[in-house]
Amino acid sequence: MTQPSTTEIPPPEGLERLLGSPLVAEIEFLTARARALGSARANALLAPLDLKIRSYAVLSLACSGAAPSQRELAEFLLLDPSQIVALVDGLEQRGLVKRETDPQDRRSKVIKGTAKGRRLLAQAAAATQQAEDQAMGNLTATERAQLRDLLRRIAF
Amino acid sequence: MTQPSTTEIPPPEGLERLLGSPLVAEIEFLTARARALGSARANALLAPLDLKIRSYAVLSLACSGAAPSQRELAEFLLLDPSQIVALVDGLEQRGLVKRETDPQDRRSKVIKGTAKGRRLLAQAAAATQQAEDQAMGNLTATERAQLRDLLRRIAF
DNA sequence: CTTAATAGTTGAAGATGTCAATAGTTTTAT
DNA sequence: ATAAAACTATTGACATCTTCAACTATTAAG
Repeated sequence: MTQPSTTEIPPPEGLERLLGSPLVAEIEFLTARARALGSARANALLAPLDLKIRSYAVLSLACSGAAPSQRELAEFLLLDPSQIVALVDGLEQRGLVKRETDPQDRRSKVIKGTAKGRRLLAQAAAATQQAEDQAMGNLTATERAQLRDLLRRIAF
Repeated sequence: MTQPSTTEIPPPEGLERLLGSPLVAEIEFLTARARALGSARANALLAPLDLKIRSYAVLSLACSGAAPSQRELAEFLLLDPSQIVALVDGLEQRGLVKRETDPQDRRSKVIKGTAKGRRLLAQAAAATQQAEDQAMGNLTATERAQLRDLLRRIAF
């Protein structure tokens, strides 16, 4: 019982043979695998709150005080505007966020978290924090900071 | 013309407001965004060769000399076995890989790259290398190595 | 030798991704 | 001022990806 392992993801056993493949040296492959593992974990931990990483991301940005428009959410999350519609619809129906037409530009709608949304976000953030701890369990604090910085520089 | 930018992905402008959000500090979000940008770039560069990152990964492992079975490919690439079937079907029909029933265990089929497959892989690897250079353009050689190592440690 | 487990395959159902078209609004050009 | 062009959110269609439950052939366990 070395790991609490709320979410079980089988580590590759007997695949050491493949670890030497040139593919494993490619950033593209490594980010894809890290993301697959990470999102599976995070989704599992968010499931009890009826959230997925997507809806969590929207909720988080909505509650951040930045008051993003849907267009901005789409650009920032690299999603199609139509997907943002669906995500905001879901959150709004649950009373977690609200749409406000921007008085400056009545075409765009600004998304803001409600009090209920902020309460749920607090729990959700704890869940993703836990997922992150699981993911980076092998890394020291400085290594985590390094990884964060390097990722930030290739993610924007 | 600071970037050749074969693939155009709009950088977030005017979204500095969102960069301060707590979400941006989360590894989960950063890997998701890095992976979205990276796979879009890689897919665009692989498109002329009629490959996607998925089929490229299978081709690469098939040509690596490791002679993986389909089950091993599924586990290593974190894909459902049925998806491996489809991927190998596509590559096999193009004469890029072949299935060989393992004499040790006639249930499992070992995937090996053909000469034609290895030729295409050479071009494909150049393409993903180019994608990687685009992705990590801002990083020094040591930073790239650091990122690779850190990713490897959270990706397995 | 019977039973249970495994590898590959097929097909279905749901989720995601991509794209075109539309209505309402703002910006630009005339 | 008016007309044309551009932009935001929305809807709906369609392809792709994901997930899962069967099924066959083969191997392993009891």
